[in-house]
Amino acid sequence: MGRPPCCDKLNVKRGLRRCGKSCRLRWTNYLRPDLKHESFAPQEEELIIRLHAAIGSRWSIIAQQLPGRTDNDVKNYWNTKLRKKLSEMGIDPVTHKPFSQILADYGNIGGLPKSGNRIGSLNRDMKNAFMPKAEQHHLPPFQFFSNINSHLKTTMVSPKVETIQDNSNSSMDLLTQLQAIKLVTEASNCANNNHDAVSPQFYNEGSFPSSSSSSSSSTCSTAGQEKLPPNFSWQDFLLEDAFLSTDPPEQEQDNNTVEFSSKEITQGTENYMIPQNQNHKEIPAQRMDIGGSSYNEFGASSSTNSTSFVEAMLDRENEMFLEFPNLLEEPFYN
DNA sequence: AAACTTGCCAACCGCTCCACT
DNA sequence: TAGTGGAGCGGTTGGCAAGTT
Repeated sequence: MGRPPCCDKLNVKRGLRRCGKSCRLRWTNYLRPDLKHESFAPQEEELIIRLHAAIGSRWSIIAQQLPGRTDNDVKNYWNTKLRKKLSEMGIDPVTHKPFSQILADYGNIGGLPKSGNRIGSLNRDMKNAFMPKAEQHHLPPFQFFSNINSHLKTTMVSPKVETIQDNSNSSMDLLTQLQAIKLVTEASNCANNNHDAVSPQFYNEGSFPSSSSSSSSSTCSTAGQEKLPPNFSWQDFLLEDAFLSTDPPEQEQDNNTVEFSSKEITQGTENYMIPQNQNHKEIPAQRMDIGGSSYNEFGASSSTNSTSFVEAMLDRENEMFLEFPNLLEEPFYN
């Protein structure tokens, strides 16, 4: 199956058509006698989800907890089954957060979006989570989008960002990972005894819906938010950097822009969205306080100085959407 | 029945790490 | 200390089979 051997021209024995690396991979991933070839058991499935939530896409580490499974097995199973499964449950498989919360965070970060990219740049999993509802297929794009925003308004939570607690958490060191594995494995054992499908505390302190039938529901975490700085919004320090500074954008990119490596996020740091700039750590607490703020149609806070600008943009956007509803089609209607 | 789509999964790619010289 | 090669890793590809139109 798969591609022809990568090295059928160089350094391969005639007839085998495999280089040493190919042979090793085939042995470790397929031929090894201790490998299981049957489908994944529910317990294995559950453990994969838990470990992925804890340490991200460290497939080799995850596979070590599953005797007879290879990292390739686990990775494939995740990509083909589990990711979709989580998406259908309204959970972002990357962050293990409810999509509603992701959208809320995204709105706060982006506040400034280009229309076509606002949702379009969200991953396809999120699209899947929203689209399966048959009735949504028949909604005009703008109405459908408005429904999402209405949903956001009703489920709006403070973005769950442990972000600025400590920059030293920017990546989990090995010890932390091992501790996470141990924790998760122990928890898995407990859960197996209880026969609970998934215990919520391992989905970012409660972000996992308690019911498997919920989709992008209002069961966003509340427990996890208790660990947050109160009423913090990404927009508060992103917008000030992005719009209030007089520095050229290039310098912003270099010095202040908060960026997140996808690798950092997936490698066990999904709970720790880390600003790269140490200076963010020094932002006074009161700057983050947006208590009592209201949210506009797109979830942007209207309590900061920068929001008038944002609102103007969003108002203009709304006009554009009404005028050119097709602008929203691409992200959701392939 | 043919064309097309989708799901599965073995295998490839490119990168990093590490032991060895 | 620098260079080299093998091992290991995560992400991605593409052939095949089954399902759908």
